[in-house]
Amino acid sequence: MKQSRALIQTLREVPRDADVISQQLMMRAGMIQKLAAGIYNYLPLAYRSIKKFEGIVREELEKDGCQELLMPMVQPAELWQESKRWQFYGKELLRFKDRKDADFCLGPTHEEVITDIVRRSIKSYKQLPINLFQIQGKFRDEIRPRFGLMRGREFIMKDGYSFHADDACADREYWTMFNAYKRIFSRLGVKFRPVEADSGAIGGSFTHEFHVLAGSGEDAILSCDACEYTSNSEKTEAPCLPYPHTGEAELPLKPAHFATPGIVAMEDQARAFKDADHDGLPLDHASKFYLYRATRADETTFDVGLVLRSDHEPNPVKLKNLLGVSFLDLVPLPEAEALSGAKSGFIGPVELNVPIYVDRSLEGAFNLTCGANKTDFHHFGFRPDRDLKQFKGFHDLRLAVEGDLCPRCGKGRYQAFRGIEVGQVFKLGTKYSKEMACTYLDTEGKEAPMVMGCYGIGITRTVAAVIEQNYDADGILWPWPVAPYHVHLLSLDPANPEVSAVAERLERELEAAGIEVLHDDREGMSPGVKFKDADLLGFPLRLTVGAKGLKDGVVELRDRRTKEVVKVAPEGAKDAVLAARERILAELREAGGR
RNA sequence: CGGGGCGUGGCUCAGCCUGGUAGAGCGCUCGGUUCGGGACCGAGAGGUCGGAGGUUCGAAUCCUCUCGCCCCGACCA
Repeated sequence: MKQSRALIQTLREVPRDADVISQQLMMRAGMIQKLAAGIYNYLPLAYRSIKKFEGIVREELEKDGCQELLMPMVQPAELWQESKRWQFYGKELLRFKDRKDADFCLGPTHEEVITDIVRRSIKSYKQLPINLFQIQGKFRDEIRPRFGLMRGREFIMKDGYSFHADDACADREYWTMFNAYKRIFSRLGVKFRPVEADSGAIGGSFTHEFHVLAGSGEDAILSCDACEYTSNSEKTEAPCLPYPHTGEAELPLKPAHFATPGIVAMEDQARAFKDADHDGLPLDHASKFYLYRATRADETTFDVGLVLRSDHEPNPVKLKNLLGVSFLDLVPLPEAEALSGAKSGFIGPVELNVPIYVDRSLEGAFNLTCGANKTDFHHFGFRPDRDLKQFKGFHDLRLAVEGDLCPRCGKGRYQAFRGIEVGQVFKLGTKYSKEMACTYLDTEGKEAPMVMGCYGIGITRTVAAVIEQNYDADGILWPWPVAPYHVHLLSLDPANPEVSAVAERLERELEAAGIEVLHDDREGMSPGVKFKDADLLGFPLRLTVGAKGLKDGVVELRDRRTKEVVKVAPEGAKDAVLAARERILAELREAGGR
């Protein structure tokens, strides 16, 4: 491809509203343009990478017998009403009416449509299992689209769905897909981790997320340094260690024992308690208390309390799952203060008549402090399982952090990573098949709902994530398998007949050898501009043809990532490129994704 | 949703406070000199200053409304 004919408009400056590195580089490299908030044009260069990644996804899924189809982006409301998601899927579902005033939506996902397809086509256990997928545009009207392609409103996604006669079969398919995903991301050439994740409100089944590791990732991942346990910090099990009492005697509750005027922050509390008439109360004798409002599926609400060690952070996702509710939010401060009768900072669990859950790291703890529900006072001698009106037990309710002892193996410690969620495998169970009567006849002629799984990969997000993980000060560092082109061939002076003749010949030779070449044949451009553009676009190899080199009988092959340069005779350039490709791909296989 | 910020040639921005009829750099076009890390000289094209209304002799600038875009959002129960 001649660059003089290509739609590649590079920008020297960073566009004003690009805030993450992948978005900045993709916009500067002329790969994407923003059309509206969270909506982008994928220009030829970006689309080449997208198609390459789609190709990898297709190949690997087809190896496991998945079949590709394509469902409409516009979906009728009836299906969504049937699954009840018309009411429960929030404003992210973009709804609209057609000319006949019938309700439709833009598909943010396709469970309803695929279930409808399968229930109309499949009647017998003999036709199961089946695994169908599509690669398609999705629309989710995000509250706040951001980070370029990472959280857009319109994006390309691979979504796959499997249907099974029984649980065991669905479980096998889950692990088949799990392994397919590992192959896919390994081939992509990025560092990634499959992590255990929270399954959310969709159902009690299990799920893994696939994360591309990148410092800019939105998700915190904790991984044990001794065993395989890796999980999203939303769900990571926190270790339960004995409470660090040092042989002190257990006291009865001493209400409003400490006068703590104006002291709210935990650090200040510790200091205040220490200065009070008590010898050296450690910080972790302080407890903290959170008041949450839980919303059930039927939209009724109730309040619950959570008690934690002062140096721990709450994990609302764990509490939400324990309660089995749809939403969990903090009670607005004015309401919490009204309920307590004390100002923020002095609200405590003891007097409140709401169900109170206590983090298990406080099991066996006593002589704690807590807010007295009386402004400027704290209780002392608090013991959760003794002093609460509605004690609901000790549970794992805190956020695990880096350095925590791994509860799975008891040996390793958690290491923290940032990750970008690019894929998820999910065992759905029978939620949709039951709601939508997607049933089959089993071997005994009895009707039963199919067991389902669903498997997604954010195609466009993955391409952005690749860049988040692979760039330097000068531009992108494309992994070979998804680079828009493999070789950037630079004619430093195409007006020079010798230079252009050699460059033209190399372009043809390389393309004939299956190498994808972008030939910068633009005239009147100084070499500096071409080098800068090549670095920015970041194809794995750069092949420079200039009058100066030709005088010495050489062209120059440079590895974008290592910056290593080899000079070869023009006749040897093709073989040098092929050798470099082998080396790069071998390194990729060795890295194996981890 | 709440809070904050920004909309001025294709891109990045200045001008706005203190109204006087729009600028710079990059990019683009033409001519010339250059030609191994974003070259130089000269000549050009290109903007009803997001939109509507108002104040004024006069509005990019002041006021009101509106649309769009960007950022932040509960160490406290």
